[in-house]
Amino acid sequence: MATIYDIARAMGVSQTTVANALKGKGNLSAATRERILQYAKEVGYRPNALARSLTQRKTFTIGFILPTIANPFYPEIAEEIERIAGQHNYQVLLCNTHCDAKLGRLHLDRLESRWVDGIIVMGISMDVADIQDHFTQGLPTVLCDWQENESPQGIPQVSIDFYQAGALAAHHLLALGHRRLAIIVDEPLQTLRLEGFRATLQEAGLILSPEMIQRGDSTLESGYHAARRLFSQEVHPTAIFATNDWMAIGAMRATHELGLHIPRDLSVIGLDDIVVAAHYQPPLTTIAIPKQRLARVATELLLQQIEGTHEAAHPLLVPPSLLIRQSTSTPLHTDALSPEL
Amino acid sequence: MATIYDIARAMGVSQTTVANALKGKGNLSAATRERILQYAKEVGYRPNALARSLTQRKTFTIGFILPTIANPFYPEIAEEIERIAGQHNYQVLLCNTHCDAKLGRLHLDRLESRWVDGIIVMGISMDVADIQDHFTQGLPTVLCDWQENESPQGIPQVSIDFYQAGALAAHHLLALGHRRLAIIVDEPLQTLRLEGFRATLQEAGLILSPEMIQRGDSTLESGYHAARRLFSQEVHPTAIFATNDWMAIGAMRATHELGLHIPRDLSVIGLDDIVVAAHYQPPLTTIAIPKQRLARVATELLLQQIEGTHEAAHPLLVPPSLLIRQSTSTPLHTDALSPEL
DNA sequence: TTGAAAGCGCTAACAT
DNA sequence: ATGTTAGCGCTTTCAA
Repeated sequence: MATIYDIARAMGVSQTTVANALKGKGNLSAATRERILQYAKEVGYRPNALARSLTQRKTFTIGFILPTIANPFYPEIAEEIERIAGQHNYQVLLCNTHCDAKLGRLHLDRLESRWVDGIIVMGISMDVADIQDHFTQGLPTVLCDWQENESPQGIPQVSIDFYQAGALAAHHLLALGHRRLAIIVDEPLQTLRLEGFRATLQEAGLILSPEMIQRGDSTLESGYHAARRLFSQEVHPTAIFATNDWMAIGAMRATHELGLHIPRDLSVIGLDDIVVAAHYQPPLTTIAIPKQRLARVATELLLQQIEGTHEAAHPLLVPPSLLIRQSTSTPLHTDALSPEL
Repeated sequence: MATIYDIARAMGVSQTTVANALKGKGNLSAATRERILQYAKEVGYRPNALARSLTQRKTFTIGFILPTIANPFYPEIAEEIERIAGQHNYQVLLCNTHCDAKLGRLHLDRLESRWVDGIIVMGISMDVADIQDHFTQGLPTVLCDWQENESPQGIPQVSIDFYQAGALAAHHLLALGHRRLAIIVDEPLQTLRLEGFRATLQEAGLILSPEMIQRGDSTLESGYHAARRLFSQEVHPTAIFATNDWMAIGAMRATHELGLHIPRDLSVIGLDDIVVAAHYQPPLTTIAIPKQRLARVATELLLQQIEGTHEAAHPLLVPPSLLIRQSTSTPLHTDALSPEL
């Protein structure tokens, strides 16, 4: 692989001249510039990013730390981060921590050793204290979709507005005419969704009674069982908000098994908009998380930090949006009692 | 950030001594070693990977080039590649080409500039000629899951044995007692799957007649329409092999709409084992692609090349496996005519 | 308009 | 057991 020095020697000029010719700067005759450029192309000269980084103290690399890319929530985000970074000539190192603090530290160490220009940390993929350490020592950092109720001071951050997500779900169901609403929620991780939902009902004069709140653990199965519990009670809901799509699908399955029809007998709304949601029967109405948007904001925030054009650091919130499909509709008998099982 | 030189000066010794102390090699008194290690820890010394790479001509970085990580086929693979690479102290640069040859070239250029130790290229994410160029000039390369019928000479390669996948599907359905089999296939991309299927039927004395072969384009919708076409004919199949899960799900949907029950009236088998497959109703029997395995073999093959312990280069094939769920069973009336619609 | 020289942080061959 | 030196490929003063 030819170096600047090689070219200089072959052309009988100095390194400086070659460097200037290559980057189109500096003062030199058009003739020598042409000659050099020509030769450089011939030998397939390719600048050495390592050497450049060493002097420039800049690598055009960012680290993307996340629990695991195998979790379907992340790939779209990863794609968008890589895309935007690429537009600015940055490349992205993929770091799965599997939520192991030690592995997280190892990755962070490696990234520091490589002089990455910054990092984006998603989910609760690693120990905040470690991130804090590095951030304090000057590593540009963005926390993305960090744990709902935990917000480390000082580190720029962008998340989904989950409170509004809950509110949107409630608004949609209320607008359809539902009055007996239930929620399946993964507490205490997803409290904000519950709060947004509850508050919106309250504004409409409705109380979310404790038996209408069922816990799940974000899995399909937990949604299934939560729905069965709801239907085993005296009073049945006419609509269920599951705080993620997997649980919503589980709830739909339970509903089918009981011989009820969705959305005629029960409306179900989820949250996330995973791929399956659109292809399930019936296609699931859901509160969609704008993953691309989240990724874009996070990446831009990081690049701003890196390039020093960073402004305010108060946590940014990206709004979710309602995606109406076919699992919700007006209730059949708004005031009727629950159908017998 | 402290450097070796800084430490040497502070300790009143030479760089060499510090370097030796840090890497636990060379001859030096236990005393000075301790002293140096102690101090290094105090100031939080972290070796500079760039400088090291520059002298060693080794970056412990590999590039992972793929169409897009947003395609659900890749995340699990990416995770496994990163995991194995990590075990060997390598990090992974994520490069989505979106199947744009120009973008692919740009990525490859950047990777070369960074002196990555090698690359893994998946799918048909970029122009083979470009890969060939770099490979020929010494860049360790592995082609993974490359186009079925295209096999660039010389470049180490690992793929799925799709012929066997088709054979497995046929074996399973034959073993259940099916005799009227149909296939929905994305031709000519997936010819191997068709061939494996057809050949196995032939061994059993069955001919796959042209009307039992329906084209799809890998989407759910195309599977749906292909199934409708099959059912609009005189003779109905008792089992369908769709060469990917999305088409299988589309076929199942069409079957439901016609009032037929799966697997009682029709068996359906897919290929891939995407996440949805397990959660559909009924859970889809499928030929599972061992993504982890594929990723592991590819990564190990690359590391062997990099470390020079590379052996034979004939294309490796990873065998798929049959995953029996609930969309296949013995046919109701093996010899009966098709049920009326 | 062009060149010489120092330095980024590290490794390694060769002294002492 | 420790030190000197040169060099990886590039950028960046400062001179000519």
